This record gives sequence, structure tokens and C-alpha cells, in this order.
Amino acid sequence: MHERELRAFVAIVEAGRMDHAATSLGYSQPAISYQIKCLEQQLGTRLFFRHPDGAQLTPEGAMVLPSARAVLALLDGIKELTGRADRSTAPVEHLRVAG
Amino acid sequence: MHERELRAFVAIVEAGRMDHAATSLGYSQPAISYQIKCLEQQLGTRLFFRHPDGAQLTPEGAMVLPSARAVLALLDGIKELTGRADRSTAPVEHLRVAG
DNA sequence: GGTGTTTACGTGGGGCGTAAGTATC
DNA sequence: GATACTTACGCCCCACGTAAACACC
Repeated sequence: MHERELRAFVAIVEAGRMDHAATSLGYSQPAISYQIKCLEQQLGTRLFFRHPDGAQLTPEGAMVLPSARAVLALLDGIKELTGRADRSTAPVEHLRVAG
Repeated sequence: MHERELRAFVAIVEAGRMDHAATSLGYSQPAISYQIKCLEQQLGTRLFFRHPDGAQLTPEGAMVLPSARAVLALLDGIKELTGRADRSTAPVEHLRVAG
């Protein structure tokens, strides 16, 4: 359960599609797919329904989402605490589901 | 800023010494030293004062500590949410120095 | 056939342990 | 000389991108 996986997770939620999330994070689609696969294996549950038109959050994924965002917010907070704030990477404060 | 680094960080705070923290986490001393080195480089600040009798938290480290613990608590919470609670790895709620 | 995701495969970087080095008492 | 941390070195595993395959419309 690494930071990258959680960022991939929320990015997919934002975009509704893995390939867009991959682009926004600077990865290839398979890399994002792999991240989510790893995350799902770690948690022992499915986080997304795979549909032909994109990826949709499962109930379990919806339960995880707030905590995932909180973790990312805390990590950004730690960076700010130590004077390493990085506002260019779109911190979680204004995150919302696309659409 | 990976989960392992944060666990190493709080373990050192608990133990007051890197080698004890390493033992409690099942790592060698150099591995823990490396983790903290990476964490300090990422944050651009010193987290511990290195003394001949152990490691002492810097003011910056003290600022980071609550957030680090919160992140670990959230990560444990995510595992619980998805039915993968693992109480055997000593979650942060009851952490204390052994003995 | 087009779109979106997954699997396969090869490569590069990171994290570990062991061993040697540095500093303080 | 003992204790605690750091640096050096080598190895293995993980994470990535490219390419091919699969599923659904």
C-alpha cells in the first residue's frame, strides 16, 4: 500500500477511466492497471468494476476512498510541515469526482 | 515517503535508538538508517539528532510525528475496512516502548 | 472494428543484508 | 575497547514501458 498506488486509486476515481488517470500521473495504462491490481490484492477486495467504458468504484472502493484521500492529504501536510510543499501536483483539498 | 519509512520513523521514536527499532521491525541497523536517510532527504530536513547513545527527535521530527502516526493509523484502518485487519503487527493505537 | 483493460516480457532502480568505517564515551 | 550510527558493496525483487491479447460494444 504505497503512496503511488493510493494516488493511482484516487486518480482513477477522478477520471472514471484508467487510461486518463495514467496520463494525468505520467504513467502508461498497464502501469496503473498493475498498481490497482497490487492494491486490490493487498486489500483482498475489488476496488473497481471494469466496464467497457471505464472503471467504476465498488462499494469497498467507496469505503476506502475517504481514507485514501486522508492519507494523501496527511502526506502533503507532512511535506508542508517540513517546508517541502508541492502545490503543482494537485493536492487533495479540492478533489472531487469528475462529472 | 513509503509506509515502511514512516514505520521506521515512529519505531525509532518509540525505542530512542535505531538498532532497537531495526530489531523490532525485523531489519538490520543499516536498513533503518537508510530508511531515515531517504525520508530526511525527501523532506529536506533532519528528523533525528544522532547521539552516541541513541537517536533523538529534532523539532522538525516532532512536528512530523503526529502526522506519521495518523497515516499509519489510517492505513491500518483501510486494511480493517476491507476485512484485512492485522492486529499482530502492533498498530499505532497502543504503541509503547517494550518494557 | 473501436475502445478500454489485462497479461507477457525485458530492463532499470530501489531496498535489503553483510562488511568496513566513523564518532563518542 | 565498547556502543551506536553511517557508508560501501553486491544481490534480488519490484515497478515501469512496450507489445500483444482479451472483453465488450
